[in-house]
Formats: sequence, C-alpha cells, structure tokens
Amino acid sequence: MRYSKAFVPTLKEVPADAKVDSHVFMIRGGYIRQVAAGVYNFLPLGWRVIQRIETIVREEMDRAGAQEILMPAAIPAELWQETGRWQKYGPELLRFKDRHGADYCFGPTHEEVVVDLVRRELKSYRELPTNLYQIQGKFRDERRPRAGLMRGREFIMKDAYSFDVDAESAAKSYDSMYAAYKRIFARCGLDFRPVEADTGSIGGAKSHEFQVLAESGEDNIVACDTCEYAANVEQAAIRAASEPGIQGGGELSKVSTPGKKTIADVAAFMKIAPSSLIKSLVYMADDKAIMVLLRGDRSLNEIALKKLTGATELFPAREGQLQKATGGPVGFVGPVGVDMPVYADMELKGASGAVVGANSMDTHLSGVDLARDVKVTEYVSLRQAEPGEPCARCEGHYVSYKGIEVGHVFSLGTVYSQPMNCSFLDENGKSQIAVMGCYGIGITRIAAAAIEQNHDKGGIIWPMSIAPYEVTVLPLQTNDEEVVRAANELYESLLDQGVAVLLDDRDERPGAKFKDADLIGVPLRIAIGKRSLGEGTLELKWRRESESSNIPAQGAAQAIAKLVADEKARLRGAGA
RNA sequence: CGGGGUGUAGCGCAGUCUGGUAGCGCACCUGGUUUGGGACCAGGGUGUCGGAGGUUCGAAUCCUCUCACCCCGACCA
Repeated sequence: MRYSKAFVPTLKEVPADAKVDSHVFMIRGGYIRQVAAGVYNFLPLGWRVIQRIETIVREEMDRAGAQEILMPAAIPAELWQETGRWQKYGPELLRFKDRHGADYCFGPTHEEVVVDLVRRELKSYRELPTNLYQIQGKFRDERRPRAGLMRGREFIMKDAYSFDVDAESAAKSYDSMYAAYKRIFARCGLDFRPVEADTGSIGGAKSHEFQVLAESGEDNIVACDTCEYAANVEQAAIRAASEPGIQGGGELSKVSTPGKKTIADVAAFMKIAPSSLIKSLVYMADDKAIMVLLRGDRSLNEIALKKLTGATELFPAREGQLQKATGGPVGFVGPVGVDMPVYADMELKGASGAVVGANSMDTHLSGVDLARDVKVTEYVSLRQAEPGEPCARCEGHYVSYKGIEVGHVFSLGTVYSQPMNCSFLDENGKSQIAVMGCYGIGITRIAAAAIEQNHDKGGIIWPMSIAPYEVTVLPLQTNDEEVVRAANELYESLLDQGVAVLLDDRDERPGAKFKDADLIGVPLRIAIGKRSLGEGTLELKWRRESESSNIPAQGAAQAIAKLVADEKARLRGAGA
C-alpha cells in the first residue's frame, strides 16, 4: 500500500475518551473510530489486523478438524425459549421484534442455533464426532462497555461447537481444542496462560480460560509458583484449613463501638487484627435474604455463593432490605440471633473469640463462638483465594496476576443437547444424546490484548504475525530522485516476495514519517535516505529495538522477506 | 443499576460563577521558504455552543426536561 493513498487518519493528540493504552493507540493510529458506546468502525489498518488474526484462527481450527459455517445474527426467540435462556439471560441479550411482532434476539452466542441445526441432520453415531465453528459479529448489551475493543458491545468472536458420542470422546474433542488454542495464541505473539474457570451462564462441567497476562486486565488469576495449577479467583481451589481461622474463646459480651462501621475501623478501635473479626454480608437471593460469614480480611467469591444458592438473581441487600432482615443498621450487622439462612465460610468452622456486629447502633459483640452462639445453616467454601496462600494441589503458594480473557473452552455435557433433544442411534440402535463442548475466541479482543502487551510511549509494537503491515519503507527525501527510485524498487520487490508492505510516499518531513511509523507499529522499518544510499546501504530497524543497522541495498528485498518469514516461524514454533 | 463527570470548529480545550452577539492550540486551505525524529513565515474561519422548552430587550452562560458519551463501583461470555 502507498501511504499517500491510504485511509489512515493518525492523531497527534490523545482522544479525551480513551484511557487504556490499546484504546488510545488504536484511535491515534487510525485503526478504529467509535460509532456508539462499545460499537466501533474498523478502518483499513484495524480491519487488516482482524483479518490476519482470523486467518490464524481458521488455519488452526481447520487443522484441528473443525469446519467453518456461518449462522445468523438474528435469532428467533423460540430457540432461546426452548432452553429457557430467553428468560435467564437477562438484559445483556439484545431483543427486538420483526414487522409481524415476532420476538428475536441478536445472537450473543449460538448454542441454540447450532444444536437446532445438528439435531435436524444427525442420525447415526457414524457421523460423530463433528465440530462446527464460525467467525461472526456478536452483540452483548453490556451494562458498561469500556476500554475500546477490550469490552465492546458488538465484537467479533470465533465460536465452535463439538458433538460427540460419549463423555470420553468429548474429552478428546476438548483436549484437541485446548491444544489448538495454545497454538493460536502463541502464533498471535501473546504471552498467555490457560486457567481453570467458572462456566458462567454458558453452563456445563469444566472449563478453561485463556488469559493474556496484562496489568490492565479485568480478571484476577492465581497461579501456583510450584505446580501447573492456575485458576480464575472465581474458581480457584482453596486448601482446607487444618484449624479454625479465628481462635480466642471467652464469653459473649457487648462492646460499644460508636461510629465504627467498617472492619478496618472496628479492628483499629479495638486494637485487634481484622482477621479476628467476622464479616457478615447480607445478600438477596431471588428476593430472599441470606447471610454470609467470612473472616474479616477475606473477600466473598460471589460465583461460589451463586452456585450454592442456585439463585438466578443475587446481589448485596440494599440498606432498607438489610435493616428489615437484621433489625439493625448498616455497619453493625452480625449473625447472632438473626432469622435467615446463615452460610459460613469453611475457614470459620470451630471459630471462637470472634468479633461481630450486634445488629444495633454503635455496638459489636466480642467472644463469639460460632458453634455456641450462632445458628449456622452450612459451612461452605465461599471466599476468594489470595496471593501467598498455600496451593490446594501441592506444597507451593499462589501468585496473583491480572488477565485479559481471550479464549474460553467449555465441556458442556448435555446441558443443551438434552433439553433440545439432539440425539442419534448408537451401535445397538439405541437413541443417545450427543455430548457437547463449546469454544470461544474474542477476535477483536485479541487485537486489544496484543497492544496491551506490546507497546511503548510512541505507539504499538505489533507481533509480526498480526501486524497490519509487516514492513514499512520510508523514503526520507521525496524530492531526491535516487531516494524515490530506490524506495519504489524496494517496494515493488517486497510485493513480489509476498511481503505486506507500506510505502510512506507522502511528501512529509522525515520526523513525521518516523512518528507515524512508530505509532502504527509496523514491526520492521526500512529508511531510505541520501546519506546511506550514497554508500549503497539501507537502514533497517525493528520496532521493538532501539538501534538500527545498515543492510546492502543490493538484494535487500530477499533479505527482508527472510527476516519476516523467520519471525513468523519463530512465533509458530512457540505454540508447538 | 448506584455514584461522579463531560458535551463549544476535525482533535484537545478556554469562555458559563457575574447574561451583552464565540475564542486559543493543533489540524486544514493558499503562497513562499524548508527536508534524518511530528518545520517556519504570511494570509484564510471551517461553529444548529448536544437537543427541546422556559425566563429575559438580549442566553454558550440562568431555570426545567431530555439525549449522548466517559470514569468508579456493581454486573458479565
């Protein structure tokens, strides 16, 4: 591409709306433009990146034996009603009516559609296993879209669905996708980690997320420093404590704690550690109040609570609801004498000598013995794993990371195939339900995650495999015939070699060209100027390095093409 | 959904408190000089002041309603 003809509107100034690096650089570099909250146009550079990511995904999915299809974005409500998700999915599902008044939704995921497709055709076990995938624009009406492509409402996703005869075969399909995902993310040049995860509203038995490690990530991950175990904190296993998390003993007595509403305030006031307090949380589970008890220094794992209660809607009680349920004010909530289910974290089993709220203004209770003073409904593991604590699987300890979820693989079992009756006849002529898996990749999110991991103050530093252009050629003096001729020749030769090359033939000063090249982030830059051309050399610089080197002008195209190919091969090798 | 904030030129912003007929930087257009890290000089204004209603002789500015976007939290494949 000749830059003079390209639609690449770069910006010197940082747009006011963008806070995250990947968002800032995608706008400044002329990759995307916003249309509405969480909805973007992809400009030529942005679209080239997306297409290159899609190509890698297609190659690896095809290699793993999956077949590409395309399902509709507009889905009739009946399919979603069949699985009950029309009711369950909530306001994230964008719903609308056609001219006849029939209900539709814009597909945020396609289990219903693919199962409907397969169940109509599937007859025999001989047709399995099969794996169908698509790359498609999805829409999820996020409450709060943010950070550009990291969390948009409309985004591009690759979703795949496997169908197997039994659980054993389904496990093989799962493993094959897991392996394909590792190759895909490695080829995209990402530093990532597969972690055990919650299955969320998709449902099913086991799942892994593929997390790109980045400070700006929204997900919290813990990984063991010794074994291979890594998990989302929503899911992370916690090693059973060998003794109660709070031990003190003593008599139950009232303590005056005027104005001390938080764990930190009470601990400081009473001169004890926050870990000697019990945190009492009141949640509304489908309009029923429940209480959760945790050690004062721990955080609730809401996913675990949701699983425990089976509630569709679960949120912290508002002030009025809380007062009604406990009879006391916010800040002094406690479990002694309350009339509602009380779930205590496993760590509190046998706890004594603890401090809790007294359900009356400016008062706490000390010397609480859970077994003696509180009617605990059940002891369950309800807290989040924390960095530094012992690994549940080995003798190591947890380390915490921030991650961007770019892929997720689910072992679904029959949660969709059963209610939708997706069946086949086995060897004995007996009807069986297909065992499923589903596998997602956020194509547009990969682009954002790659930038989060690969940038500096000046702009993006693309991995070779997904860069919009692999090489950029900069003629530094556009009024110098020799320079222009050499640049044009190199440009044509690189095109002949199959290299994706951007020729900056604009009548701009060298400084402007360097700045734009850095911003756009093309991995390899060839500067052609009077200075070096006189000595028969060109200046080659990797975007990721600070120093340039000179290469002979003679045969430069072949040498550059080889560097590009070697770099892509290196990334490919990383996933093997 | 709760809390906070912002809408004025393509982009970044000032002007709003205290009402008086819209401005700065960058970008852009014309001419000239420049050319190895976002050049300089001269000239040019490109605007339903987010929208609707109201108060007023007069509204970017005051009042009411409304829309959009951003941030924090909650929520979430």
